[in-house]
Amino acid sequence: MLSHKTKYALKALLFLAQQEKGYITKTIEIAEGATIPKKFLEQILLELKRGHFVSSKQGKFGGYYLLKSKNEITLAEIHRFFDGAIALLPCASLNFYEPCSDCLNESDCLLRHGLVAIRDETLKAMEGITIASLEKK
Amino acid sequence: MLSHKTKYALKALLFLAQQEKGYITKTIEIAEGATIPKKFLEQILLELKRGHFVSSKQGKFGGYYLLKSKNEITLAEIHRFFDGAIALLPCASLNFYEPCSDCLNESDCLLRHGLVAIRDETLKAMEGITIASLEKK
DNA sequence: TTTAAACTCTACTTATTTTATAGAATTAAT
DNA sequence: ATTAATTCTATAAAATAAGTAGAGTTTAAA
Repeated sequence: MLSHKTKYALKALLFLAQQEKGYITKTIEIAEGATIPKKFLEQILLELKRGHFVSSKQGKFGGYYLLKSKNEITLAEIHRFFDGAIALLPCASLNFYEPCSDCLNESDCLLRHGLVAIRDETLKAMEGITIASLEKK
Repeated sequence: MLSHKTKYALKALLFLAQQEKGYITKTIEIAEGATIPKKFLEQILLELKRGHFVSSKQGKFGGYYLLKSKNEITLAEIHRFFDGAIALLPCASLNFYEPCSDCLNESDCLLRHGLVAIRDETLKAMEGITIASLEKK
């Protein structure tokens, strides 16, 4: 499951994607337009900025705008950025690999192989979903 | 990600599946054989029993054994039993559907459609993984 | 140069969930 | 009776998630 944070991030990115090109959107507009708690959204937008998904203009009349193209922001990417691994266990993860402490010998683990297969399927599907593809209903 | 509980449940089911047909396995054997904290495993086995995945024999020389065929226990089923929805949000779930409180009008939600597509893919993959298929490496 | 309106940052709080652990009760075989 | 196992209820400790508070900084414009 996605955390609320990830859901809010996706909604915020979608909201930004729907604004006129060049328009700078205030946090409060996103919060109200997408029904996201404003103070929580502030944190999320800062993280999205640090992740180079969006950029901002500070000061009066400041706000946020998409930095990456909406065709290039995938669900897989946002999931990993906020919620981490897409795989069902860390030992089956590409980007967040960690051995299980209860696994005596990973090559003997019967679970891992199946989970790697699931990860491959899920990842392929999640890489196919972009902010732009979501926007097109 | 799977919770430890779900991971342990899968390991326990795999362990039971690997025993001789008719053999009754003690909790301590599973705990030691699959590296699972024994008291935690006790709870998990009770839940698996209530879910009719395993059955037990009480008293001296008691223990657990598979009730359902290992070909019929899927990853999807165990995931749902312990961790709940397979979908990334409750609004995209078949078995654990709930509307989002921050969603004013679900039919207008741009996120949901994409997440339903992901769920379909993931579910199909997870229904293809059984205890028996895991056992065959 | 002051003021207003926005982003930025750090810390904190609160609630929930997860991951166990403890110990008494029950059951069944010897 | 005794032993060895499951069963049940309660509790605890730790981690994570979700959200809030408030001060600081930046920018535009009056």
